[in-house]
Amino acid sequence: MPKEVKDTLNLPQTGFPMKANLTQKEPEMLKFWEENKIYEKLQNKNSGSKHYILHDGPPYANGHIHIGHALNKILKDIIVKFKSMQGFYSPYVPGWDCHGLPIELQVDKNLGEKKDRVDILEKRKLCKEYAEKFVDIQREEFKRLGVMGDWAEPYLTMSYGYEGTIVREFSEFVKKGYVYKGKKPVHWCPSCVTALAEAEVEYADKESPSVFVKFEVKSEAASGGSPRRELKDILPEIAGKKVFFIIWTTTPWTLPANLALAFHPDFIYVAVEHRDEIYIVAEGRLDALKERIDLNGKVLSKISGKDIEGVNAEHPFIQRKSRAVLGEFVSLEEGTGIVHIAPGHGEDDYGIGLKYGLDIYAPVDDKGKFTKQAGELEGEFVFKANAVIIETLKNKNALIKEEKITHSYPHCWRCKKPVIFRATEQWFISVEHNNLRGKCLEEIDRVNWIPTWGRDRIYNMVSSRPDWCISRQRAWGVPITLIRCEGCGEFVKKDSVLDAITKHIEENGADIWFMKKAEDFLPSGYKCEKCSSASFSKEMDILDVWFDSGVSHAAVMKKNPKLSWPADIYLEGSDQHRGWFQSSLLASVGTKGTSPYKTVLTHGFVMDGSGKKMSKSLGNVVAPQEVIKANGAEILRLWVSAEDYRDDVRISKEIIDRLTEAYRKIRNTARFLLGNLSDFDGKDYSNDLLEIDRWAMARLQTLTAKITSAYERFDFHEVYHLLHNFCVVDMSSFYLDILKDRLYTFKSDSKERRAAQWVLNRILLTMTGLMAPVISFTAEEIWRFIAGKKEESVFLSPFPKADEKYLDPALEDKWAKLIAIRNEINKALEIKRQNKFIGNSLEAKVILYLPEKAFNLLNEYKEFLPALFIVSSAEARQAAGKMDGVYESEEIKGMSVIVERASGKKCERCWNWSTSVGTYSNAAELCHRCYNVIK
RNA sequence: GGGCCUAUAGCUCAGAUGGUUAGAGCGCGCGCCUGAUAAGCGCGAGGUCGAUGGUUCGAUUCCACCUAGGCCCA
Repeated sequence: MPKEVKDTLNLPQTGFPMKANLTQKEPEMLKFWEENKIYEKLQNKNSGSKHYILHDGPPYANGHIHIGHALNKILKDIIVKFKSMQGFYSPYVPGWDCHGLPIELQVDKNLGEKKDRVDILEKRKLCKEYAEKFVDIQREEFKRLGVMGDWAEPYLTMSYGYEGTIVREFSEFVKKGYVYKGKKPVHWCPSCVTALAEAEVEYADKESPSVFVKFEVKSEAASGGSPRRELKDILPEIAGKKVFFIIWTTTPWTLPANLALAFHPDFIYVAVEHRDEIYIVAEGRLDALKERIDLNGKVLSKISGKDIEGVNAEHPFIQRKSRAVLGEFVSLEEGTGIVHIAPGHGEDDYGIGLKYGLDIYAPVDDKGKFTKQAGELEGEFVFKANAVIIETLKNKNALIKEEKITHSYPHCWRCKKPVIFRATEQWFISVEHNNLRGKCLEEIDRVNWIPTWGRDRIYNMVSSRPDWCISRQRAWGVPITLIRCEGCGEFVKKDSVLDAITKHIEENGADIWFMKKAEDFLPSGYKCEKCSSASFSKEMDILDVWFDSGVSHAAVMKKNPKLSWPADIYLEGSDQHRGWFQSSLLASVGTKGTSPYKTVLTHGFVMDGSGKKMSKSLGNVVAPQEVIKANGAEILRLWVSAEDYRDDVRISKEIIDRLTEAYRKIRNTARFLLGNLSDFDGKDYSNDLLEIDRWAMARLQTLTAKITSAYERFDFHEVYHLLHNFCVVDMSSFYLDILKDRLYTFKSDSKERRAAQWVLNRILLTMTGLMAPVISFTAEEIWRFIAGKKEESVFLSPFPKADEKYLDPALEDKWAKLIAIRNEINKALEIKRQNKFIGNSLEAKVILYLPEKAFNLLNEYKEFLPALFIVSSAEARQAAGKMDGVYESEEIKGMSVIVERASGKKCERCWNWSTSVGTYSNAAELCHRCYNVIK
């Protein structure tokens, strides 16, 4: 008999599997989206609507994607899907950054010894193939994450059209007068033989010599020079003695290029006796130097830094004067408070060189060897020359102390070798010309920065950044398409010539620059307008890749007819405040006057479980491919939404395990809903709702409103928490648990059961839509099981809207009180359960003693109380003073609970205990209620 | 060294214009159920709110400094 009784119940039925099996299912879902062109249909559907353009920052086409790429692309995908479901026209055109040193070096590595013999066009071809290979690899990896977009038509910075735009934008800068060629010390890698962008330099510890060097202060009269400032005039105490300025440096090899000594204008300098000589150092360094260089002599006199300006010293081993100059950058952190200045070998040095009109002197060639100008040192590699120079200093009695020091020093990002600062001929975009810097700063204040501190970060950077060095002495990139007159050295900057070159590149790609002669880019018979020479040469430097990606706003947003300008949002890691956000801003403001983006959202970096950065050496790297293999891309997507990306985010096995649990809960909640809707007829039962059903509907609307707002604020971790809490708290442990009795035991087509199903259906549809931007695979999988849905994909359905008809804060408040009472009953029941007095709560009958307010509230629900508390019988009474042996609530003052065994017998069908069980001769095991259902 | 940022239970996150025992979910522990079952339900234990000073009647919340961590720069 029991079996037959069970057959009369309406138990959940669904083919929707409990086990997600994501690793296997996800590829099937991807195939479904691709074959059925869901992304394309979504675009068509929204084609007439308001645009919401997220412009993709191009990842570098080298290597497999790492976890940071996954974070970035999934965040973008969540936004694009949310906006699209909301009805915005929001196409996503992904792109790749294809030119640049890393690829070229990889190709060089593959070429081995042949690298220097191979033709530039051949090398460029190999670079192109290399980039194409990784574009394909990364494209598949990005698609595997469930990211929707124009994957068939991405933008590549190496496509002809894009290269053409780079040249056109560069020409714009030339025409507007921003571009100049100058000598300037730049980071230079002697090993890679190239200038490096700031972004291409890494800091690492290096051991360097640390030397204190004497520069003798000599009287000018002896050399017969013009009347100059004489130290002995200022400091009469030192007359007749040998006086030295003392400097400290960790780069002795820059001493041959020394042209000056810098003093801080506000520091006090002291003349100290040292044996029979006098040393001059900053007063603030005296204590440290006493120990360091044994400077213990008597302080003879003091002088302000600004009074030393103009005094000349003698270079320790070259026949040359070294001038005393002033610099605010001089610090008392280390050294002597006097800084050796080589304008060709340092940034501050360069600045001061310009100010004092010093030569930007750098007698070092592109391989890091001294040139003829350096005399005896010619041919010596700079770092090796350190030893030679130290020896020379010793011989000249100019060396005070020599030590080794390990300090943070710039290294080449590719070859990892130490780099040098070296003045070279480079191309620059001036940030002062046309007030570019000022305009950028103004634009920064018009942009919405998320988080808000992004504004301060980029503002400070732009405020202090130097001119943009845009040239590179390399092969794999877009050439600086300028033509130089061999006669006078002037560059041809005529608009018509620049435009013709742009056209050439647009049609044939940048390779054409390397195939043809300079004259081929000029009108036939062209002669230099200045000197009438007919002999020309091409500039052979290429452009910084940051210029490539910086003009994506023009190459993609302006040119792709699907897109529009400016972008609504740029979204990248916070390192891009210096990188792409800045190069894009400069590139756009320089030529168009305004920012290319309205909003810039940044995320942090992915750290390991303890917040440390990932590195191969630490062995704490988490690869997205492995998470996908073990848990599925869906878990990665859930992870992205669960973490607060404003700060750095963490990933670890525990985090993934927790999320997998959370995922199961969400999935099972959906499964339960589906199971109980298998026989739903789809009709409207909204007029038959019980109050608890209206409560559930109210909660659902609140959830919808909160989640929508969270998406709009880009607070995706709130989406995750809200959704999960709704499943756990409101649904699983409360509403659905209570509903089981109605769903299972009531007549299948009863109004009460249908009303519940109607609500469940609404919950399922809404939840599925709400989760879709984040857990897309699962949302789509659920969607397939939903009966009577209209759209073939959840992404073609509109994003859920809160139905105001069901919003009911008063009802929610009222039920919050009921739930609080229910929680107290659970505590009382638990005590009895632990005592083995009851097992299942249906074995219990509860009698509640309540304070007046609570009593009045419960009195409204007399008939519903057993269902609400999931007990067989419940009765509320007015509190009647203190009683012994009953549960007294701590949370609700004056509430106590008596738990008794339910009277009667257990109904074999609904499991409730009732005195009516056994009263039916033809169905002795049933209660009154069940008897009436199945009679 | 400079700019910007972060630090609340094992994990992911809330929170307070400064004011009673700092919240949620997960995990964990102990049970119940076996009609969501590689599920479901209940109860419970976990936090000197990174450290130290200061302002205040009162600070985890404001300020300073420090420590740890991150991005960018030198």
